[in-house]
Amino acid sequence: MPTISDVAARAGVSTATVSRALNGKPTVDPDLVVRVRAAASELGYQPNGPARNLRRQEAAVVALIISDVENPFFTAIARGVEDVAHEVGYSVVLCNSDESAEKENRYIDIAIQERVAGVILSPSGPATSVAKLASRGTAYVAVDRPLPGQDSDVVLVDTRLAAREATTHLIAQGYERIGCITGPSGVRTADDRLAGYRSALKSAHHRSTPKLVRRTEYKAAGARRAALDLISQPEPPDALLVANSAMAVGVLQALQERGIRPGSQLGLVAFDDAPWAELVDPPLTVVAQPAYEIGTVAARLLLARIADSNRPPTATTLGARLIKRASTHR
Amino acid sequence: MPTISDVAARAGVSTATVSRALNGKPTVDPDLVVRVRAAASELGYQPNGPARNLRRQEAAVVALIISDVENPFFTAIARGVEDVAHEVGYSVVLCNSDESAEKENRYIDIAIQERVAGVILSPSGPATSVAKLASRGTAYVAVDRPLPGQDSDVVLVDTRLAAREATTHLIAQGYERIGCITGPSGVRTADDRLAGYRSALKSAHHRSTPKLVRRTEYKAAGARRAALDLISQPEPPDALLVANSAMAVGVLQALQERGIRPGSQLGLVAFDDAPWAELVDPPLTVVAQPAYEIGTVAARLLLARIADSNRPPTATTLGARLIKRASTHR
DNA sequence: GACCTCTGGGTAATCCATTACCCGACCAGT
DNA sequence: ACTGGTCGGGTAATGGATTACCCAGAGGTC
Repeated sequence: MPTISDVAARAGVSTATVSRALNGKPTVDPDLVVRVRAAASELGYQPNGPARNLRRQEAAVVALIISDVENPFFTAIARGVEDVAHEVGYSVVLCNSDESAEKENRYIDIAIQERVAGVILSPSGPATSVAKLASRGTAYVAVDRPLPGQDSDVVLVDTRLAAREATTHLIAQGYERIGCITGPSGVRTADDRLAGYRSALKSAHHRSTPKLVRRTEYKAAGARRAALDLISQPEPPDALLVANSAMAVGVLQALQERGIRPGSQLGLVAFDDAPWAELVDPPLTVVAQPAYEIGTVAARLLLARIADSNRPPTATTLGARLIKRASTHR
Repeated sequence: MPTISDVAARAGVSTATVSRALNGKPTVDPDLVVRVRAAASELGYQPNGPARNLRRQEAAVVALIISDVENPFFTAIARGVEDVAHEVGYSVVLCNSDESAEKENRYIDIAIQERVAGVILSPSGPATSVAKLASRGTAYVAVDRPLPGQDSDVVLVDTRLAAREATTHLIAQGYERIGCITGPSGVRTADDRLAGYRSALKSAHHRSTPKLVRRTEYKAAGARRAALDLISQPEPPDALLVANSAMAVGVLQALQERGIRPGSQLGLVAFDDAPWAELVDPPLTVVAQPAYEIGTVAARLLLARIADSNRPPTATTLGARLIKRASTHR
């Protein structure tokens, strides 16, 4: 593997000049730049990243730690982050924490060890070790969920309001026993969606009962069990608010098993406008979150923080949009 | 940020001993190991990754370059790779090449620069620059698609056979004008699926006509246009083989727009058993590829090659499974 | 007691790109 | 001709962990 010295020798200059030429420093004679470029490409020279990062004390890489690679909401965020980061020459590495605090911590440690320029993460829960990032001065931005007790840059969706609207829509459609399947307690989006749901019920003078609420992991299997459980009750719900699209899959499975048709028999709204949402029968009413935009905004915040670590923290809250389809039509 | 020297000073030993102790080398007095560990954790010491990688000439990281993060097929592969890699202490970074040869090359360059231990990739096309990996001696494994002209480790699915079976199934169900929407020419899976489709038609003495075949990007939008185009013809197809799940979304959209019901009016088989496939109406017949297993096998091959670069290359071909549902029922 | 072996652990070289610092050459001004 | 300034480019220090090499001291043998 050729090194900078090999290039220097071949071009008949010093290693310093090679470095300056290849990094586009203005103090190099254009003729030399040409010679250096030629030598580098003849040798197939690729700078040694670790050496460069060691010296620079930072890698032009941002780590994106998301809690579920299989969730289209998070992959859309990833796209947003990538598009912005690439524009300014940063690379993005994706890490999948799988909703596990342990994996998340592991990836945070790796990010610190590799001295990445910054981290964007969707914190899996309160046990997160982002404090390490803060104490080491690594720039970071939280997305989707705020960091408990941390005053950091964060990009959120007003998911409480969105849940309220979705629930109000169900009420307006004439549903009366509206249930909710949300994520684990302590996960902010899960708590907020539940709060929005309750607040809508209250405003409409519907009674809200724990019998119609279930909490489970943000995954299909748990939601399926929760849905089966809810609809097997003596007084089952006649509508459901479901907190993400993976869960919606589980709920739809459960309804299919029981032969319940969404819409007429059971109103259904889910968070996240997955590509398949309008293909199911009947098409699914959803709360579309601006995932791509979350990614772009988070990336820009991160870049700003990398550039100036003393900026005051910014919290950005984006709105979600209720897309009414037939699954909430009686 | 504390360095190894700080830890050494605090523990009252040399940096060499700290390094040996923290890396579990057996030649260190257990008492010292304890002291070093204590000092390290008191200081919150995290080894400097670039320095370590520079010295070791390799990072304990494998890069996984996939062509579409939003495709569940690839994210399932990612899970397989991660699970195996983590077991042996490697980290996985995911890179999204977005079916673009340019992005793929960019990520390959980054992988080389960062001196990752190995690369697993689904090559976007013939223009790939994996040759660079080979010439630098970086271990790599191709998944899903072979590398043209490269005799490398590769994990494939017998997708041609699978396409043949799927098409034969359509014929057996009594469909007569069977069409195919596949990926771009030159992408091996796209070509193979088309070949399998043609071979099934031939064996059944069905005529195969280019009028019933469309090629487009492996994405929903292109497939939607292709489907609209096909069904607008004077003699439209009465069944379709669709080459991946993103495309299936596009095709289903097109059918919905035209009010065509899959199954009775138009038989439909798609590659990839997406989580929503049985939720659409009617449930979608699919070719389920063993994506997770592709990931685990590829990771194991990669680890074996990292350990021994002279191993003869292995090609593993896994089978796919046709899951018959109502979308192929007349 | 002299000599050898073995073991744990220290010293310093090493990995490679970047960059602070310095120097020579050339030009302009007087 | 001499001074001062500018510009281009070279020399060598630097970043931090790993590890080759070496040495001190303990334990063993005759």
